Amino acid sequence: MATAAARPASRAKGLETAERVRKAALRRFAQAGYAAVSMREIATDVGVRPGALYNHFPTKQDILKDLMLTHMAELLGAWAALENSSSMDPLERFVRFHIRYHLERADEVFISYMELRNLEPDNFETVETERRRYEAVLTSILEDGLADGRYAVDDPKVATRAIIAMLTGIPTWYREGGGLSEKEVEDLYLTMVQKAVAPGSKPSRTETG
Amino acid sequence: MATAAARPASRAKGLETAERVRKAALRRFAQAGYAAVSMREIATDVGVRPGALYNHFPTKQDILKDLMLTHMAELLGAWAALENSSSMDPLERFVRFHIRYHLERADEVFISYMELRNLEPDNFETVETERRRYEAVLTSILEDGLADGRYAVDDPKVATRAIIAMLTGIPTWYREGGGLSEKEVEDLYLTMVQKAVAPGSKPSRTETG
DNA sequence: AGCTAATAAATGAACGTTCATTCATTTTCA
DNA sequence: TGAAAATGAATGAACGTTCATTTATTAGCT
Repeated sequence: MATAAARPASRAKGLETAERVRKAALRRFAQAGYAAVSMREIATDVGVRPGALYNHFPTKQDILKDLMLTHMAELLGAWAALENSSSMDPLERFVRFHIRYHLERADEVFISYMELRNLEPDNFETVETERRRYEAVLTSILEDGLADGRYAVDDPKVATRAIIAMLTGIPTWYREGGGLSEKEVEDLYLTMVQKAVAPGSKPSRTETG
Repeated sequence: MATAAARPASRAKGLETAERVRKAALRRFAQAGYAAVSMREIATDVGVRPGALYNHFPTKQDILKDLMLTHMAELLGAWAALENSSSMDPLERFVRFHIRYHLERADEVFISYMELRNLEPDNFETVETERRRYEAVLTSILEDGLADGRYAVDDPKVATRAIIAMLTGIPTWYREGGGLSEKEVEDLYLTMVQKAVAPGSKPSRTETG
C-alpha cells in the first residue's frame, strides 16, 4: 500500500469534518468578520465540541489561512483552466470570468480582501503575491491591446486596478431575482469596460471612430 | 514639547478628550478592525484609564456609531458645499471631489464600509440611507447627461455603482510619493469614467426612453 | 469473516487571559 | 463649592486553547 497520506474511500469522516469546519468558518467570517467569530460558534455550526476543532486545525488563524490561500489558488487555477480554451476576445473573457467567479464565490472573495489584515505576515505576503499575479493577467491583456492600437489607456496598471475594483464591487449589491440577470450584469459591465479602454480621442463631444 | 497646542479657555478639556478618543478609535478601527480593538487599547492611546472612556461614550458601539454617522454627514456636507460653487462639468466635479475626499479621509472611508456589519440595525439603516443619497448624486448627473445625449449608459444606477466602486478602490493602492501625483490619478480616472459613459463605440441595446 | 491492536476523532472539563463595563472614590479646575 | 473627569479596583462573561479520557473507525493478522 501507499503511505498513510492517501486515505481509502471508507475513511472519509475526518475529512468531512474538516470540510464542514471550513464551510462554517467561511460563512461566519464573511458574515461577522474573523475577529468577531468564536471557535465555539464554529463548533456549534459543525455540531461538535470546541476542542474537537483542534483535531483538524492547529489554531483559528490556520482556518483563516487555509480559506484565503485556497481561494487564491483556486481563483488562479480557474482562470488558467479557461485562459486558452475559448476563442472569445481576451478582455471579454476576463471580465465575464471575473464577474461570474466573484458572484459564485462571494464569501471567499469577501473574506480574501476583508481579512487580509488578520493574516500573519508570511501568509499575507503569499496572498498578496497571488493577487498581483491575478492583476498581471488583466494588465497583460490591456498591454497587448495597447500595442496594436485596439485599446488606449494611459496607464495599464492603474486601469487594471480601476477595472478590477469596479468588477469586484458587484457582489456587494447584486442579488439574484433583483431585476437583473447575471448575464445582463456581465453585459452592462463589459460595455463600460470596453468603452473605458477603447481608443476614441477625448470624450465629451468628439465623433466616434 | 509637552501638551497639545491650544486649549482655548481650558473649559474644553472634556471635549478634547472625547475628540482624542474619536481619533484614536478611528485609527485603531481602520487598522485592526472594530472587533479586534479593545477599549484598553484606545484608553492607552488617549493616555487615560479604560473607565475614563465611559465619561465620554456610553459604549464601544457608540464610538463606532459616532465615527460612521459623522463621516457620512460630513461627506454629504462637503459635497453640498461644492455642488453649486464651480463651473466645472458636473461629472468631472464629482469624480475629482470623490477621489480627493476619499484620499484625504482614508480611515473614515475604510471604516464606513468595512464596519457596516458591526453596526446595530438602526444605525446601519441610517448610514445606508446616507450612502444611497450620495449615490443618487451621481445617478442624477448621469441621468441629466443621458437625457440630452451627452452620455450613453444602459442603466444609470448600475453605472453609478460601477463608477463609485472604481473610485473608492483608489485608497487601497495609492500612496503618496509612489510615482503618481494625486492630480495625475484624478486625470487618469476621470478619462476612464468619461469614456465609459460617453456615447459611441459599443451599441448594445435600444435607447432607454 | 472475525478479532485485535492502533490510531483518529470527539468529549467534557478546565486553564489562564482578556474583554466591556461598573462604581465608589479621588482629583482637577472653573 | 460643585460638577466634570479620571482613577483603581472589581465584575461576570467570553475568549482560544489544552488535555486526560472516552468513543469510533480502521489495518493487520488469522
